[in-house]
Amino acid sequence: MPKNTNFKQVEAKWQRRWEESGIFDAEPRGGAKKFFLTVPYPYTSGPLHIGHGRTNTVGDIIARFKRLQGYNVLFPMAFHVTGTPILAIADSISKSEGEVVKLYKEYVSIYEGGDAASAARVEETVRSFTDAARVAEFFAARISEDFKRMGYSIDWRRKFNTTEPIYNKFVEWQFKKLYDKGVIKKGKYPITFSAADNSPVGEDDIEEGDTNKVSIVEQTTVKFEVSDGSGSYLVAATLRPETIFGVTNLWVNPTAKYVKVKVRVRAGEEIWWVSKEAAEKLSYQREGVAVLEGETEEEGGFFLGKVVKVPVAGGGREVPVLPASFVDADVGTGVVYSVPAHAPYDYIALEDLKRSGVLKRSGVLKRLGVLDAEIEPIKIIEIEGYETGLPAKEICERLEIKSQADEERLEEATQTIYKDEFYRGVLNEKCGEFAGVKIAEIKDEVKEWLKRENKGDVFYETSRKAVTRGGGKVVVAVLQDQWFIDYTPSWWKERGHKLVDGMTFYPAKYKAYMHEIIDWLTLRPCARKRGLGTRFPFEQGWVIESLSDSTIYMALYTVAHLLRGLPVESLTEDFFDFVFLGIGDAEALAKAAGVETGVEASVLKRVQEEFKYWYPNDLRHTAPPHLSNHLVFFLMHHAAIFPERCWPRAITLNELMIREGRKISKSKGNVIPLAKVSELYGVDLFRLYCAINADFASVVNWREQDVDALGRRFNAVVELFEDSLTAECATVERATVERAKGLREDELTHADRWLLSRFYRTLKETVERFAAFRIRDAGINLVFNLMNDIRHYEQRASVERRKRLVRCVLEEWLVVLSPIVPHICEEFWERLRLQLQRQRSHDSFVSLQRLPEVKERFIDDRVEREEEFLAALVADIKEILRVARISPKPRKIYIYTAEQWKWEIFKAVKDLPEREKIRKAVRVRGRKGEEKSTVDFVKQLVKSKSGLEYFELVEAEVLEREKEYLKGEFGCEIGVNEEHDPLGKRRFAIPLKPAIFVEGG
RNA sequence: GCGGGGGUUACCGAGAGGCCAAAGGUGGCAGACUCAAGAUCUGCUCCCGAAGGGGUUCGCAGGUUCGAAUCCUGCCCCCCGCACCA
Repeated sequence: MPKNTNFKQVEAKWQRRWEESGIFDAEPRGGAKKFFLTVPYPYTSGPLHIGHGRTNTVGDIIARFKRLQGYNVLFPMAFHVTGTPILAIADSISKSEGEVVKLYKEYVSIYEGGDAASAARVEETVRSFTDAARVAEFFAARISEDFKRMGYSIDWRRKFNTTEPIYNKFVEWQFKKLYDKGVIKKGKYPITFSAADNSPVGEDDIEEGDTNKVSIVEQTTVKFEVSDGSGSYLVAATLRPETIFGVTNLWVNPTAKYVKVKVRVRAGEEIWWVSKEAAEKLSYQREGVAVLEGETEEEGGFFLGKVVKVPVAGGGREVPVLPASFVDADVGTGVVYSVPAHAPYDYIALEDLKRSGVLKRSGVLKRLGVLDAEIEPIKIIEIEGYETGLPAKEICERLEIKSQADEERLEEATQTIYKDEFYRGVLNEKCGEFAGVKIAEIKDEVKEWLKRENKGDVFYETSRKAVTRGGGKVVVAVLQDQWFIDYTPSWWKERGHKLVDGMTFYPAKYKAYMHEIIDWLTLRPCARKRGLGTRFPFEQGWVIESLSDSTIYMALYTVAHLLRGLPVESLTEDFFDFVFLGIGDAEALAKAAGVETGVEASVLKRVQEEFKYWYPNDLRHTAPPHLSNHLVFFLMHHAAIFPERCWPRAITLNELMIREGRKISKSKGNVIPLAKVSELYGVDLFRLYCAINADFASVVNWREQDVDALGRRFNAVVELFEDSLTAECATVERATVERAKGLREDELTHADRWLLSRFYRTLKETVERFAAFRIRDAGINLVFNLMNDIRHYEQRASVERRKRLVRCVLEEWLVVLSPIVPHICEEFWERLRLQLQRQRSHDSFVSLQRLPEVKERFIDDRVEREEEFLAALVADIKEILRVARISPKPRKIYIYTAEQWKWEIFKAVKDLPEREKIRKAVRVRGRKGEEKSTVDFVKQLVKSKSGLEYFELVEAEVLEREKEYLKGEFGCEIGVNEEHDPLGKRRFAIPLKPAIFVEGG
């Protein structure tokens, strides 16, 4: 910890001052360029952690930098409440579900902990969470505190949440616009559903739904007519409809229960046999499904020995129904068709049967007229790599699978064969019109054909067995009248592409990616039956879904604080049309609205003006996972609703944050709440780490070790600042910026000039990098590189001189550094101001400064080259001392600079290819008898790395000037170009690389 | 499988034809300071070297080039999306 700076106090002090002074409250300003930056609002279901901190911090850094560039910056924030998760939390807490209650007690304790009464307060708060609105309210309030504590320069006056009336009105307006464009549509849609709750379920409702996602899998059902004259069908479900041509039998589980259901199909009604479980699922997926009561429930054994018709190839082929233990009545229809040539399960089950002799004894084969023969697999897919015959057989042998009880390896075999056959397999001649086509290309066609021929249908299954947190079974239901947004119209896609073309993406690769996403977009459900949010305006009972309601809300920021003063009833479609699209006339609108609400035309104009001032959204900053959902909707909805001048200008994306090399997640137990950052690390250090540890395209790895190391660096910077403010330093020179610079230029030593040159060069680069969003490079420059230069300078000059010189550039340094570590910069800015108040008055906030002018005249190549020359020389001497083991101290060091003729040759050959150098050199020197030394020199020159780059320098002069420094550095006498040269080293000197002779002690 | 990103000297991580034995950081070693520890500073940290040099390195194997960590070809491996599955 630096001597005179308490980070926590500094943070609190400046956060208070920023808030009191309202300097980040953005108002339209005539003349000023505006910059409107947004970062997606946080979801208020719980506390944010440091991972969320990265994106928001980077957003703030950009906002602050843009202010320094002179923009009038609007950086607003709001809170996302819409959707089911918060509702699910409230439900769980209402039901006193232990885990959820415990988790939320933990969450609340982050904020409410710390004293004796806290337990009771936490208890009470969590109890209030039975009301979803309280959950959102509580966390919205805490998150905004967190953000303030992170030093974010947000205009909080414009905050809102996504369930409040102004937002509802706004979203309603958006949907009306989309509806008018004809893209809001209705259709069928499968969802995960809980029968027990008679309600759709999302990730948050499902047990372990967050860690082990449940998705919806589309299976194909195939109907096999039972050959008993009943006209009923055994209905098998499959993920591989293309294998229908290779069916040899059906499988049922002999111990499972099967029922007859009446099913309405296109042609009328049919009787299906499926497992009891499947019958229930079907009832959620189709209309007109009825289980036939009474006599129809049978165990699987009922079917054994029966024969069914395969519905392809004319429908004539008959196959037996056989028992298999691997069939799960609760997966699919509980009936599986068997393709032993290509499905490892089927192959092994058949082998099991053959081995046990059941098959022969059952007599079923006899009935089929295949006396004594066994059932033979039918191979229908040709694939390289499975040469010996049957793929299923081959892989079972390869994996040494012996029976259907070996489920683990059977799974593996199934996976492998699926992938191989899907991508490389080709249907063979047994597959009729589909023969000769790759599975990957034909699968869907077979599926469609089965449906078309009324031989097959669709059945949805969950990707794994799942239950809700309440214990209810999760099944797939098909909503018959789901509302969608249809992104397929070509006018829309074209506008979307055009919008993207006109934008900047950083990293740039995401631009092409976004074009692709737009092409892929099709239908997107946009309303749900439950959850918090805006009522769907076109049908009762639906709520607008949470990604669909947060697409163009940036527009609302521009006017949210103004809308608050208006009656909600006045926020009509006409109102928003006027404000956002400039449709209509303020007076007329005021008159129409004014009758009931009294909103004056001048107010309407003011609202419209503010929108027009701030829009478009100049930059949206977020993380890549948003690209294929939120961001594409953000862009497409702008493309649909707004005129081109209101289209977003840029998107920047930073990767996520991990901790100690691992993903940050609740289940890993490695979450650090954002609220703890100040206490554990300090906010400025956190911000610096976010800025410096990785560029946008890379993951930030939060490693304690690295954080500590950076903390030490940061402390060193702060101490450096402190040092330069000490009284001595100030009195020595009265080192005001003006006068120090005016250390009259003739007073500046070479080292002084060097440091100033380094500083201004760095400053210039830093600003360029900042402007290109290369925040990491900018930060590294400002902290690491400058500190290294200063350390070097200190050794060249002195600590005292360093303090004075740093003092000269401190002000400018603070300004450019302030976007990253604003608190400490404000603090030193103020200390400077207090120190200098008699000579100069500063503005009170570094946050409100402009980027310093780069003093080009201090950027001096010559000075830097001289210093490099010197540093290389010092390094060479050290190397010699080390290798020659001259210690402790040499008696004297002799330095010999290159003779003039060498410089002449150097200059003459510098740009020539190596082959020509020698010839040219000999010609330039032009003296007989000197050829050998000339050639030796050129050879040396070619070998020497430092000599390669030509730069004119009067070496002896520099050395004379720096003699004292060299003496100090090596603690001995230094001789420059003296006669004494016992080992004849002089002749090895080349330009910029003097020869050296060290006389040992 | 498709798309994207990678594999660099103990670790993290820059570098994208010559100025590269390769920034910076971490860790390690030695020294300075200190009663001591910590912090800080200095030096070293691929191998050899009693003179600033030489040798071998940037996933593997080839190639282009006067010259390759950097460009090309093939291969192996890892990560992330998506798809496909279960």
